Amino acid sequence: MTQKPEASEDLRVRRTRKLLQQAFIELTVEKGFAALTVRDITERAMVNRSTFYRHYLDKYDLLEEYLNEIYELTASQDAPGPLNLLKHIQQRADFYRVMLGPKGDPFFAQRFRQNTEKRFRSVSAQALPEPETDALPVDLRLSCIAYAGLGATAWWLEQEQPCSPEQLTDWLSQISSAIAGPLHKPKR
Amino acid sequence: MTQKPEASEDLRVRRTRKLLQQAFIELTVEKGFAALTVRDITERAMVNRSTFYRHYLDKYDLLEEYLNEIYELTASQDAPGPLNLLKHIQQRADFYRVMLGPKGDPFFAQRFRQNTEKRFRSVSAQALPEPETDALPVDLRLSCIAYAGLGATAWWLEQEQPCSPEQLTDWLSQISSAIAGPLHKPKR
Amino acid sequence: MTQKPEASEDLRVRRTRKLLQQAFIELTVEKGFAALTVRDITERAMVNRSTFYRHYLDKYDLLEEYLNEIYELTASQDAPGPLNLLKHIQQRADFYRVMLGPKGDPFFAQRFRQNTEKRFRSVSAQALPEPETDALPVDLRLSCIAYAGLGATAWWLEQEQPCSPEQLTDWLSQISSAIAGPLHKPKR
Amino acid sequence: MTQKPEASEDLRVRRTRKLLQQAFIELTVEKGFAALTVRDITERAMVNRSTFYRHYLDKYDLLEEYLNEIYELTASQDAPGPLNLLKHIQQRADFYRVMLGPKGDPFFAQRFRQNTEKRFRSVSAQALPEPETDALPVDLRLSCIAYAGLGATAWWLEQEQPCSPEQLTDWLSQISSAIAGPLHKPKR
DNA sequence: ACGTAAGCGAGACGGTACGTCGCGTCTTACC
DNA sequence: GGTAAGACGCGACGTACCGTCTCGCTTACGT
Repeated sequence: MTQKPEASEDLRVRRTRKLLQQAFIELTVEKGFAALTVRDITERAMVNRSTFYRHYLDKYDLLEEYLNEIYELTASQDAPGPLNLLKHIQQRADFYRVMLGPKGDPFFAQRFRQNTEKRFRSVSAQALPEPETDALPVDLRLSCIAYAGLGATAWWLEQEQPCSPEQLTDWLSQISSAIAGPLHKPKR
Repeated sequence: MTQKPEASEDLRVRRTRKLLQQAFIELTVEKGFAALTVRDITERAMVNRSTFYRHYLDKYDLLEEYLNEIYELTASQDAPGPLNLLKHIQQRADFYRVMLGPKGDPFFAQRFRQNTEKRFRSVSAQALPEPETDALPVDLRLSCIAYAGLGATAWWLEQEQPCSPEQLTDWLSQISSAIAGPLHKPKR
Repeated sequence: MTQKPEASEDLRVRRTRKLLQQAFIELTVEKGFAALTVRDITERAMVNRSTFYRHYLDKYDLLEEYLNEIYELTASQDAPGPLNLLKHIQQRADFYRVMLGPKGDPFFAQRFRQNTEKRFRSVSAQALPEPETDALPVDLRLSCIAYAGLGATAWWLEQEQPCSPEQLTDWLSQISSAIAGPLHKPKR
Repeated sequence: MTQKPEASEDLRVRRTRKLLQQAFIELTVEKGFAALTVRDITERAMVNRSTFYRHYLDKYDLLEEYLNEIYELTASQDAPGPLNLLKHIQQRADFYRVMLGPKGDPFFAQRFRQNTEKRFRSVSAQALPEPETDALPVDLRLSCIAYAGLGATAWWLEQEQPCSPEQLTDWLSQISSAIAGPLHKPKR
């Protein structure tokens, strides 16, 4: 974003930013991120359009800020692997459903994929076998694991969270292991 | 698209549509689908802008037509599962790399996911075990398989196709089996 | 017009031109000349648009042809002064009302003025006094007479012809005489 | 116009509107109102095209504003009858010459006629005789007077104002009287 | 009467102007 | 200093007409 929302700021500033962010989230859920305009956001937030630009470069900048807040919330925790992520997604399910769907944004999707991959990579790294010549490439496995995680998340979102995050985390770890595991070994 | 390009049409029409489609593909690769404008396309194609609108509603309509052509080419073949798809992607690697990346389009990505899912579903359906009570839901497995396929494809595209489509298909079938397979059983 | 409709032409040609002219007149009355488009005319005439251009340069050309036909009808007669003109206008009152009104055309109005002036000039020329130094300029009187004729015609058209052409001609000659007459003389 | 240019507005607004109006007048004189495009006007005024639409609906709206300004200037004065109007026209002779000519606009001509008629009606109303049965209808006389006034103005404009407005006003009043006067009486 | 050249329908195409929308920058005045 | 209000330049959008053109079909005309 244009300027870090350093600790304690002017009260009006905090109020404005909050109004904008709320409007942004609401509207993203309602009509999709792609179709959003800055005017939409400011009208909903009852803030002048030029004020928006004093705080953000554009709607992507606002999204960025939101993601950073999310990141700080989820990163600084203890639970292992994707559990925190899932818990967080559970709360903002509507938002994620839209952002990852056809009315969302490819930048966001990309970023979310990378984020997912990072989390899964740390989890499954130790489980991966030493690279063998004729076996599946490690990178391929990792990519598949990360995307399988995405797939599970997508399924979870579409079904309106049919199970607890813990349950899904467990299932996911099984799937990860299956992919990372001793594939191709049996052939020996 | 606005009108089906029924069989053999006016020669000029075929020429115009082809020029537009080529320009569209080139420019998508060069600067991304999201940043494309109709004017960009028509200038590259050396076609008047108003002529564009005589054939397509907008750039999405043009994309749609392209996808339909692709679909017809890949659907009517014999090879099983995703092999045809991979072969096809191999030829348009640049295009897919962009469209599925951050400069692509979420609608396209969605559609591609669904297409992928359909192909994998048919392949792995028979491999799926009967639904057990405490095992992973079938839909979850399917979603993971489809996304793992996507992940493999993404890896393949990013690495600039480090292996043959046949090789990747083989690896993918292994991964599919691993996900579809008797997970949770070992716990017994 | 593009080509003189020389005497006897191809039957199809005559038919097409007639259809176009009729449609043109109807539509001019209905929605005004200014708002007319070539497409309007050809659709009403049930003639292909490109056929229009085979016969006329544009809608002005079509108008031109119509005026020429009118001219030939009214010019080659015996009655003196503006009587013939008024009789003719009486028949096409709707058309003239529109063409001379706010939805008409300034070119047409100009032409009509000149035509009117020519007719009145011949009538009142002999009645004009010899140019005196301090009297009204002859040209001024003529212009006023011509425009007064226009005004009478406009009044006639607006009121939906409240009197016979002959009656109006008589009144007009009185007015012409009054303007042309011995103005300023009384001062002597 | 879209919005009244209430009293004192934003300086930039006044500047923009003025530039547009000047460009409009210049170009109208140069190439005629009919052939004017919005782009012509904005390029001459060195103003962005979309800014034009922020102030006016179209070129007719701009014309309207100009006419209103003119009206306010000429209406609120003391001199009797058409003298003010003639004085005003004298200053914008080029503009009026074009607007009333073949490259002008029929709406404008209509409006100008009505305006002229209004002014002459007030002047000559008292001079008109009581309506007699067989005499010229009052409305006809009025229309002729108004148009004669137009004719005089046209003559004045075409000749590049060969006399003073006062002189023309005098002549016009003579003509008006002649038309309004005791016509038809002599026949008795 | 009949073959043929024309008139014609259909519609693609390049052009130009339109009026609208969203963006990001800016200035001014208020509080 | 933050904000409201809103003018402005910029540039893409999709639409509407224009006038030109090519391509076959059909139809009235000339021999």
